Amino acid sequence: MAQLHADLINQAKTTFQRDTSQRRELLDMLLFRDTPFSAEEVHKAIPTIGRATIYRTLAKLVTSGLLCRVVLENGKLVYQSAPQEHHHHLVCIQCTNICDITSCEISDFAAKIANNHGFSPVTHRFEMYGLCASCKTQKQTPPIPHRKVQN
Amino acid sequence: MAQLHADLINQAKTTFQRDTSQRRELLDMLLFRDTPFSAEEVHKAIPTIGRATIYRTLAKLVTSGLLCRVVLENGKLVYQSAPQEHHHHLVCIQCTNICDITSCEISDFAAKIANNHGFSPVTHRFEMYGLCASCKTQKQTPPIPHRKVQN
DNA sequence: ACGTTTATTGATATATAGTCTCATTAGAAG
DNA sequence: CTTCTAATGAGACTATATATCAATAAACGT
Repeated sequence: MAQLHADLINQAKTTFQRDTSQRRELLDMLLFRDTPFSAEEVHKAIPTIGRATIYRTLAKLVTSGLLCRVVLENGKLVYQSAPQEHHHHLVCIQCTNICDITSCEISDFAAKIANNHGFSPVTHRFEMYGLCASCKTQKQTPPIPHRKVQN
Repeated sequence: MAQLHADLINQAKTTFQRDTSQRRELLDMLLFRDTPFSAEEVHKAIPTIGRATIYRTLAKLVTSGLLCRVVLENGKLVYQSAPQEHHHHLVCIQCTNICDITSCEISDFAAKIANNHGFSPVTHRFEMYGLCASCKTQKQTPPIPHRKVQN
């Protein structure tokens, strides 16, 4: 983990051209979280850093591969530390926790479909939405994840 | 198709308690479209109907199963006439055209993975990104499809 | 037809998520 | 120490969506 830590920090260094205190603070907070977070959550957690900086930094970390963006079923965007390879997500629609599926057995399937359509696949995205193990046990109204308020 | 038409209209009738001109206009516009649409597009198309009414009506049509909501890769919500079955997309990263994959052979695979994680799947998304047949022939630099504006 | 009930509407205010602008700040290199 | 410019942040702005509530008008019984 210490090695991974160092790798990430190195990669972060090459992502930006200058080393600023704001960025250090953000990286410390973001890169090693094990739970996903939204941009606004980060902004509330570190209100001393401007909103624009937070959004900009998140976007750069995504394009450089240090974070990945996940679109939740309700359309909300969250970010996740992304030290992993290509992988997929199990997104709990109750507690919004995200579990990674590290092995991707879809590639072959994807290639076949793509080929049928004359399509050259570059990447793909597969996400499952449902109830995680713990939310399943706590009987909850099994929610169709629609909009929050619904007259 | 005429029968389906009548079925949908009947279902719509039971969804609401009163028959209003606004609703008729909305239903005429929405129920038989073959392309997805956003709430704001509807509002622009029929500006004489209040925004609140449009959102309320869309929400009711979703909960009653006449429309389905789709979360796009960028987090935007669109609606789709519900008789469309569960399906997936081939998204061209060059021309942004979307091709539907009507058969879903992923469900079994998804169920297996979910089970391994104690997860109760509700739905899933699978989207492939790459070059469509026509863009493939015109050699272009394949862009990474991240957020639109990026400093 | 007519009045009553109340579902529905819409103007407006508010909320939320995110982007843009641009003057200012401050790394980093020479 | 100076210079260059990446980076920041206050705040305006856009887009999307929800909440409020008085006014409107379906539908029903008479």
